[in-house]
Amino acid sequence: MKNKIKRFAAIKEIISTNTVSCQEDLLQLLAERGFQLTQATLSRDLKQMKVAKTPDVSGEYIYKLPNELKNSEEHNIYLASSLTTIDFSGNNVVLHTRSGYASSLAYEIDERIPSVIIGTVAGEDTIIGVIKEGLSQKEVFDALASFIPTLKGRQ
Amino acid sequence: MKNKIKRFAAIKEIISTNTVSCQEDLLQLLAERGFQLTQATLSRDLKQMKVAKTPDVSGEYIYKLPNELKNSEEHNIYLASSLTTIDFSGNNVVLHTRSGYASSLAYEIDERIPSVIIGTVAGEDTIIGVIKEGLSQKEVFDALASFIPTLKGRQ
DNA sequence: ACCGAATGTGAATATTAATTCAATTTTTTG
DNA sequence: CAAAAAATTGAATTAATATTCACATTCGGT
Repeated sequence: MKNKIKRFAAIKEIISTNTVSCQEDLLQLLAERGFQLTQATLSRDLKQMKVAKTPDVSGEYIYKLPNELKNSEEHNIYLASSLTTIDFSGNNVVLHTRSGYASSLAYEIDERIPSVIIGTVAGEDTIIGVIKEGLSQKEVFDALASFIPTLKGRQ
Repeated sequence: MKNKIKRFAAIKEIISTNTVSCQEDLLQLLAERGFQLTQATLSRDLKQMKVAKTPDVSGEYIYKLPNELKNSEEHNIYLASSLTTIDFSGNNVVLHTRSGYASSLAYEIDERIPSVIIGTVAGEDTIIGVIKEGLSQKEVFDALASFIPTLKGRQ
């Protein structure tokens, strides 16, 4: 459903920019943005999105996005410009970047989608990534595309 | 109290090696190891330790340690051997390492204690870290010592 | 367009987790 | 060492969150 997608985006936006400590509060913030749903649905949404409830530095509980959903525009632009090719072979993915950019892109991959690509090694302009057992190449591609805009639509 | 310290260690050990999905289960595992406590106390322990409850890849809920409490023996040995000096100045900490090791140690610091050292820059053998406002040098030292064995006892 | 399967949802409920309150122990300080 | 302050804890409670069940909607494949 279309609404669910938008709602996920809204949840992501809200908890990455606000301090939310319980689902009731989040429900309220969603309502302000025009999303009407119950706590039951929200609980399910958060589970699907793998949002964690964690004690904060401040001592209170807050909801946190998993690394895979974290995002930052500037970074995306940077990453987008550094990637040149992507290929799959068996449970490996091979990425090529502009010279010198491999390790920083590898770093981002390690940070963002550790449950999809379980490890990487980076040279100067090449990254070899090992794909988690059982995942399809498409799933990996999509996970990468989630934070590398130039990949969107491609493949 | 002595028991609490040991209990924290036990909790850390249990949830880093087991899949625990609720406090009752964890209580049970603690009981097996000789720790007798109630759910109320456990809830407080987890809050203090900043243990997050997060949806797992598998779809179930699991408790996860914050990065600052994660650990790995091999890594520790590696880190221990790479660090040579540590000094403080105002809200900065300066670490020296064997040549070439600065960025990997800086990476670990960024990963493990982001709420203590809010940022680092690393050269070839030097790391400059910026300490979070309000923290004492001792607190920072202890946070570093928590994953760099050679620091334990020192200072 | 129709059917069956899969997905999405709310109301109610069950489960899980956090906190209050009171009592106790430990630590600090004069 | 005594008194005060701080920390620790359990029982009971409240609060928060997950799930069950029933129904509705959407999707995929004829």
